[in-house]
Amino acid sequence: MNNVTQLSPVKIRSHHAFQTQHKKTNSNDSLLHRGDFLYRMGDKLKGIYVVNAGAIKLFRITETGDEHITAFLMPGDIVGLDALEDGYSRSTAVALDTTCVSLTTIENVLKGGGGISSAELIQRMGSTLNRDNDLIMILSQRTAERRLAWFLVDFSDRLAARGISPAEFTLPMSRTDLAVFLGLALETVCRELARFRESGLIDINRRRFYLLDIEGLRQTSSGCDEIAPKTVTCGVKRAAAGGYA
Amino acid sequence: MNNVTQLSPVKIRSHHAFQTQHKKTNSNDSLLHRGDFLYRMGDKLKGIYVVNAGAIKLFRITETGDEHITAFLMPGDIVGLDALEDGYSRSTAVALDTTCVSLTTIENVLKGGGGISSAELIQRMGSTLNRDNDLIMILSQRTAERRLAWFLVDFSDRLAARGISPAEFTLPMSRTDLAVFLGLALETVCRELARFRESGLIDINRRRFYLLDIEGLRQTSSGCDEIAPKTVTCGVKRAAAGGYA
DNA sequence: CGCGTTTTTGATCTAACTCAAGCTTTGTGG
DNA sequence: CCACAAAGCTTGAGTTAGATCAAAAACGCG
Repeated sequence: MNNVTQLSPVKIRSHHAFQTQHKKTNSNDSLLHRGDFLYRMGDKLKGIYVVNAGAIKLFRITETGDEHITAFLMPGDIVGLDALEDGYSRSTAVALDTTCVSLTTIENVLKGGGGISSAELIQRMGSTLNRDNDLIMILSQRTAERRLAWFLVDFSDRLAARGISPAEFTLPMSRTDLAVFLGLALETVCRELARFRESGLIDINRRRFYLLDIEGLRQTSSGCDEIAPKTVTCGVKRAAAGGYA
Repeated sequence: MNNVTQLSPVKIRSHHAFQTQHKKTNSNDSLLHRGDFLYRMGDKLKGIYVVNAGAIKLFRITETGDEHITAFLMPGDIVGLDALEDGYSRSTAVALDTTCVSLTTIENVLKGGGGISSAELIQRMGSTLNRDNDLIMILSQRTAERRLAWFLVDFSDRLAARGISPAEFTLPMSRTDLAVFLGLALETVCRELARFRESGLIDINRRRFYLLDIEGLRQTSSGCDEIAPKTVTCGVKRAAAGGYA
């Protein structure tokens, strides 16, 4: 296939024309279809985008050629934060669905009067950092069960925050995407979902999900699942800075 | 031991008085000793801090009582970003060493004239987000070898960026901290370090590290290690948004 | 209606975890 | 100053969760 160091043309679904460009509805808004790129690793971004509708997948390609997904964004989320360090994006943003985004340039943010103020951007970035830290915590303890439960609960919470039914939804991404995002094998995702279904926590039909017991999922995701914690070690384990200089 | 939901008093090393408070050298600067907290989960922060000297460990306690370290900060780094969402910190910051920090309030950031401008803060946060994404990528592929190599190379690079010898340094944190940060078992960290030493990549004496072959470590961390990639799959594996709505 | 993609399920293998024990360094008190 | 305690580090043996390999079933599309 393509070589590793190559950033650009990545094979894309046959029935969609390959395009980084996208339809402009007005100066600041863009409409993307499934598979369209909003921007790619290395692109110089014009500013930050707010997702108005649809869904965006953010990912990077590693030196070994593996894709890794860093976030799934939904309406209200901001895209393009990864370019704020130096103007050049570190990741690729692709639409998972028909998606509408609107642009605000950094100049407008700093100047004020644009769509987003400095204070607001700082707050939103703080929120993104906190979410990333949540993800880091989930990824660093390696049980598939907790990762998946966390994902479902998190997705559900985000829907709820947007006034959308949190117990019944259609995921915009494939099982493979889910696996990549959670750092699991595709098969593990399927198996674990099957187990959730067997335990009556959820019901699934392809990408349609029904969360039957959100609290149960939340318990599972926090690890305070079931009865009696396996090893009584439910206390703070270590806290101070140990060691010597 | 202590209960989970309890935020506060966590046992601390015997010979240091327990204190969240810290010596004030002037209105904006604080001096902390090893084990002192700069702030804790849930505290309302007065602003953001720049580390002038020393080292800070940032961590959270999960519902299950496990500590998880989200970052190690060194001079020049900003602490307190986790409170920018709503003013309350999501994590605990503790000094690993004698550490000096200086405070800039958010009001001063937004108003300008303080130590840090809005534009600068936004850029620094962008940089932090990118670093977090690097960590996310490392954590989601579960080989201990790569995680550890990445850590060493990253630490070395950060030292180099500060004009400090990148090939010879003393880590401020324990093996346990390293393990927690990288999502590995303590024993795995030791073993993997031993393997690095045997391969001649590094030399170690307690917390004193000598990177003998930084490029080798970088290779290991990127996974493009050794000769011929195991499965020829060095191309872009998947790229487009798959599936159906 | 057949083909390609996605999802599911099964069997085996392995990297990392857990438990366990010994060793080293640092700090404490007689 | 030396012995002892405590914390940190290292190494060994056995177990296990999840990866990998393999194949089949479900669904969508032309």
